[in-house]
Amino acid sequence: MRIDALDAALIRLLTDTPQLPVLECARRLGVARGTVTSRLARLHENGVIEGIVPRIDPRGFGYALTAFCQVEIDQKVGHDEVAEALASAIPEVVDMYTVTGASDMQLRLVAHSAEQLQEVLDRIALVPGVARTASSIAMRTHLSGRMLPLVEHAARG
Amino acid sequence: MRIDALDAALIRLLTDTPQLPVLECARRLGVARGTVTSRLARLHENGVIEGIVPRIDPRGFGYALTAFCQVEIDQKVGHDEVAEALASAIPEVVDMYTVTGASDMQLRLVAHSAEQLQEVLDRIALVPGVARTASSIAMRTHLSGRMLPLVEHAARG
DNA sequence: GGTGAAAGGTCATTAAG
DNA sequence: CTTAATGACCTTTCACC
Repeated sequence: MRIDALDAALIRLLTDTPQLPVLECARRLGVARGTVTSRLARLHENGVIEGIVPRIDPRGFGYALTAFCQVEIDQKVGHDEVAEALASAIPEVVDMYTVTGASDMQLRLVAHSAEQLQEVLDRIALVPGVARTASSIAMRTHLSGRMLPLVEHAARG
Repeated sequence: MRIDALDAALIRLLTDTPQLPVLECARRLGVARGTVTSRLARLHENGVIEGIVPRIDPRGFGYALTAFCQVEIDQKVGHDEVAEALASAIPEVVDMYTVTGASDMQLRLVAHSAEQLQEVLDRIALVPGVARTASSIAMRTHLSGRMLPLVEHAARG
């Protein structure tokens, strides 16, 4: 769908001020309540807003470390099969993609510490179909799921 | 902070049924309303729940492609400087980490198409301090920001 | 438990494409 | 003429004290 400046402003407002009442959104944006309601409905219908969900920070309960892991898959095993096995066996996997290039899958992991990360990587290596892994540790998180500039860029373009 | 089964159940409930009223949460969990309120306050204070925010899906407004980009930085330029420049110049960058290993930074990008991705990569290459990039395209997204199994694992362990 | 407030629904009117 | 926004009504429901 096409997005305009009002949609972008609404998304920014709800991102900056979570759970802001619809009525208050309408006041701050200088539009009627029904407008905000219908815009939100449209954004939901078109899948722009997947849902209003609690944003969980794993650091809040001890998972201070983020790491990336490139996985090579045994060619004889299906990707989906391995993906399914990894997803169910390793709760520390928060992102998982099948990618082009040297490796077959790209994971993002969290762990308590470097030592516990090693233990997680060991568990990954044991999953049937996983041939090889290469990993790197995130020293610093500059951006994580930053969407607002993109939304505003799309609203302009 | 330490998380128990009730916290995990509450987070799962709010994830499955966003914006569920506190009273209804209490009823479904079989606890008093005050318990839910205080648990939520604790989870917020300790940064476990950053906020109840709209989850934006860039595919909803035309960004169908996800890609990863490993960036090598010119050693003479500071990481933070390059990070700042990338963040402000390229709205298509949704994640950005400084990482250990062969490359210096790990990005996640979105784009409309393969051709537009190339254009984004060109813009990244032009950012001062960026020495080299290597990229791969996500063929499939298996998991994206999956937190619940981790929360429940933390509640048990 | 009571109260103030907001959500959600509907509708007629108005504006703009 | 069609789509969208507006402001006003209403009732139910929740959050807070």
